[in-house]
Amino acid sequence: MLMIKRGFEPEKDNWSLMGGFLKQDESLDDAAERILEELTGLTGVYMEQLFAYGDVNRDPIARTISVSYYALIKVDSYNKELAKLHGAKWFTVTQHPSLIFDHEDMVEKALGRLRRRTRTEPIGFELLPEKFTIPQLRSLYEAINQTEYDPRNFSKKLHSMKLLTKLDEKDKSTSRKGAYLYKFDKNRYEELKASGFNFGL
Amino acid sequence: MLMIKRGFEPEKDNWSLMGGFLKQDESLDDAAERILEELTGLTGVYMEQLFAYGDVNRDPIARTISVSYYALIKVDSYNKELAKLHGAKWFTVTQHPSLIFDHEDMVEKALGRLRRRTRTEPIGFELLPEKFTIPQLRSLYEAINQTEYDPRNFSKKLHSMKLLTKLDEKDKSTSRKGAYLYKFDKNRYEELKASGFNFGL
DNA sequence: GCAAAAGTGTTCACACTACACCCATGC
DNA sequence: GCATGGGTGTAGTGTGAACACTTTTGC
Repeated sequence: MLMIKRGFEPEKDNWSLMGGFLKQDESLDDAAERILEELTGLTGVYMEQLFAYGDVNRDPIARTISVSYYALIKVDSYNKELAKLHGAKWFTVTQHPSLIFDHEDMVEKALGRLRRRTRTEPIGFELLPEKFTIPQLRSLYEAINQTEYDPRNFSKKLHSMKLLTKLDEKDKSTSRKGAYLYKFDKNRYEELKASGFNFGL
Repeated sequence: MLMIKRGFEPEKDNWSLMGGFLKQDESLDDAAERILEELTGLTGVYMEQLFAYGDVNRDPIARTISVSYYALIKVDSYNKELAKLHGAKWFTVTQHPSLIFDHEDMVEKALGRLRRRTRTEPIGFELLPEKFTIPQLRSLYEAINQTEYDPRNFSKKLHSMKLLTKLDEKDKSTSRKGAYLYKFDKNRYEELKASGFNFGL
């Protein structure tokens, strides 16, 4: 997860999720996209509204309603200069500094939503580069769901969906043998979705 | 679903979901409960936040952010006087007049959420009286999920969960033979939930 | 006695789980 | 040649789906 050191009071210099204020002429979705772009330079990434927070005293200075969103970002494809400028830093979900206000709850909700989503939609692919290996995909799902998958069962199920196109390339960065690279077959996915389909890994 | 005839412009006299304005000193949850009580007299019912709507022109008169909630109400246990006073009326989900603004989308989201919830939590019981029969429960789930369940499989699964307490009473209002009444065993449910449990019907 | 809904058991297919060995390669 | 991670098949088990007949009782 990408977090920032808050630049103003209250809670200045403590860790926080990235956020900003809604403008008069923009929708909630637009605001979320704008704020993500300002901090990471990214556009067009997977993003979803989570929950509206409205407790009266959640911000000690002013009455504030926050609408939380979560986005899925490929770790290596954001603008590091922008992130540095805002004091942003990556942490693992299992080990991160404590967060201000109710942001901890936002993280909980985001994780829960992400886990449920991965059971019905193949959004895991949003977090991987265009070409990826099966072991990469597997360890991503293991991180999301904090569990381990049997390599044989995992690839069996994956192949039975026929959602991946095998390439003639190998990724040799993690083993001597090398693992085949695959691409996500978007057309095939649209077909399957249209005919009512469940993506459970 | 319970809908009201809107009493003010814009869209005066058209059908709408019930709504109201957030006060300075109340949380979103508090506001939702207050508004439900004002219109139906009900308190302490199952209620859940759904989604925040923030498109710039969704209300043609003023910039408005709406946070939608859905509640589960036992059809026969609300205050009919209050409802009448506000011009409220019940409709079935499959046949209702068209709704103002983005309220149609709110209904879609509520239905989707309700369907997903019934797979992991026994919230269907929130919609039934304290004592109910298996056929009643079954037809409720058939209405929620717009499908039909095999009576044998349905009650088999239900009994295997051991969440219901069979009473020595019968409900004879729908058949000559009469159907046994059951109660939901809340203690048993808490036990099961604590030990990680999935309620799929 | 008949109509109408309630109640109940068995079989089959498929999906999920568990599990162990060979392969390719760089060093 | 050996260490390291990648890749694959099978057998057993449990869960979900399909399916038909008997029971009760008010009229």
